[in-house]
Amino acid sequence: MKTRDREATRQRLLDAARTLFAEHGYEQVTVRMIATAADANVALVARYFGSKAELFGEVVMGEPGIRRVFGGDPATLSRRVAEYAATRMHLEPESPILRSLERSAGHPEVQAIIRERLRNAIMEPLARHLGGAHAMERARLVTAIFLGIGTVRRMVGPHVPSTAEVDRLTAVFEQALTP
Amino acid sequence: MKTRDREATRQRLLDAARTLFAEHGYEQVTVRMIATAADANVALVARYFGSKAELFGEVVMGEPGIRRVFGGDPATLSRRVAEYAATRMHLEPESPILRSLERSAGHPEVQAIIRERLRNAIMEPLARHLGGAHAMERARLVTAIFLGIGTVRRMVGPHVPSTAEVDRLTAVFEQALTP
DNA sequence: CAGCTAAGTATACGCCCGTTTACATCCAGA
DNA sequence: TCTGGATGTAAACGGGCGTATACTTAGCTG
Repeated sequence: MKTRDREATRQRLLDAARTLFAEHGYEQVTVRMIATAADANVALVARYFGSKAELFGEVVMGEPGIRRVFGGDPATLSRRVAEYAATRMHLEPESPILRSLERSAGHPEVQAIIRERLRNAIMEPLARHLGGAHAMERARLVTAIFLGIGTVRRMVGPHVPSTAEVDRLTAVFEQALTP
Repeated sequence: MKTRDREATRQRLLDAARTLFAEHGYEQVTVRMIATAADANVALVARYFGSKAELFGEVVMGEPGIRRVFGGDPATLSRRVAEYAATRMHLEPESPILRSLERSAGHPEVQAIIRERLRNAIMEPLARHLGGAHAMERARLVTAIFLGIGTVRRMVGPHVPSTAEVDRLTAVFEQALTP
């Protein structure tokens, strides 16, 4: 028998929600799916998180930022960003936060959460790391290209980029990052 | 009294659907909203189009391509594309097809329609117009940047680009368009 | 070991969705 | 003018959703 442990159950729900939201987006995931995946009862979602939207908020807020990719030596940033973006052409993004965000936009009840998180956890840190003139505008543009690549992959299917394409992408990001 | 005219009613439904889908995306629009906006009865959506998904398909298929922007002299294409993209930073895209597509992705029942339309009405014509090596890859990248900019505008709000930003965007598209 | 509290469960509620059905109304052709 | 098929309407159906409620049960505490 499963032992009763509020914290553990809460965590299972959170983990299941993170996975599912990332994979299918906010609206496609039902609280019943989450509960089943977490091997918990549906009512516990409401009990522990208040509502589905709040659970989503907690998932998204709990994700680490994207420092791992965007951090590091600014000199080679374009190339690293380009390579990371290139993998986005044929693979789901590693970062659950990006997945969740790009798949859940447009839903009124979580739009505010998404907006806040995209600004505070991605664009703002990136802008700070970039520095220089128009840092925020550049960060915004880089973010846009990232999300767009993900959208296109999702829409028309994966695409394995050639070396030449990664080069082109690098050049694109260099231009996007130019102050 | 409203005269009975199957074609006219069908057209009103189609127009209402086009507007609403473009504005709110597939899932946010209900058939009741469409019927009300068209001043018609809900049941007629099913009667005239079969289903909501098929109505969406007809809307998207009926949209003109994006030749108006992407057509014209290839020499100045980057600049024109950049300027068009720049307006996307603070304005809804003029093209209803792009609006509908970028707002309705991820819904299983219309994914196939979207995929087909994005390929055949946007990326393919653009690739043909671009010509040169890796035309499809370049078209894909340009499309991605377009969609990404729209996504970011929708997520974090509109942003009026400066002249310098349009220049940067131009440079970005030049790189994206480079064979 | 009894009992109470916290954890978990089963179920139902109310809502909105897309779709279907049964019916009302209009109007062209006889 | 009568009538039957086309057009439009109202209402309901069935299902899924998020959420709320009443209940059961496990496990600690005295």
